[in-house]
Amino acid sequence: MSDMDAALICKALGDANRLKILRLLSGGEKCACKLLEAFDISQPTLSHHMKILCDCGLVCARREGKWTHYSLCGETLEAFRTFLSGFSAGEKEECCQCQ
Amino acid sequence: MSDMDAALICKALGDANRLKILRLLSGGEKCACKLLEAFDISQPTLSHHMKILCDCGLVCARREGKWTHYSLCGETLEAFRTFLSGFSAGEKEECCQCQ
DNA sequence: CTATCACATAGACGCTTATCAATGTGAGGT
DNA sequence: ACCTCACATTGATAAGCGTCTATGTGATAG
Repeated sequence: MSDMDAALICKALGDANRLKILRLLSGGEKCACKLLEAFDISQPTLSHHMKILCDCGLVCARREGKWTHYSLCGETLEAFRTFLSGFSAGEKEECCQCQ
Repeated sequence: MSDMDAALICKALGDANRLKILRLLSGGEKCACKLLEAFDISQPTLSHHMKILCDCGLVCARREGKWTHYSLCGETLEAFRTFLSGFSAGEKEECCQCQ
């Protein structure tokens, strides 16, 4: 996963509403109308958030007739966790004249 | 970790420059002047990014004379990874009339 | 074909954010 | 005391983001 992909995912996660959406989808696949019930936002706003979550790969959309079903993408989540594992607090390094 | 804490961390991570800073700090503690060399941004801009990274707990600052040394906070990183583990792709649920 | 339903898109508005130049601050050095 | 160095803060500006209303689209029902 590239830095650009990761930054996209981070931006997608950096909103309380979208975190709540992910939590709801953790319970399993849900359609947009069910998600909308859990929020005080308008339908276009939810649609906007879903687009962001889908564009970064965290969520998958499945059309079925009039309805759109959304679900978490476990692969992307796992890849992102792996990406984060690349960061780790290391040892002190010599730096400047202060050493 | 609360949703608000997590959203703060996500927002902090949602910038390519700050991701690069974290990668640099993965190599160990570094002072601001060393970090600045790796970027094409001004010193106030770097200071701004460091503040965001410190405020969300991902990075710790250590003053030593004129210099400020920054390092990754492993505890916060680990807590964030744990937070992400709370999300997982579940099973399909009944939803709407389409089932 | 027309109407309705579920969702997406477009455009507008206010708020936040990234960035810079200018200035402030606090520690050392002379 | 004064200056310099390393970094923080301030104020301004442009870009981005979340939200809304209004409208478009594509599928289903009558």
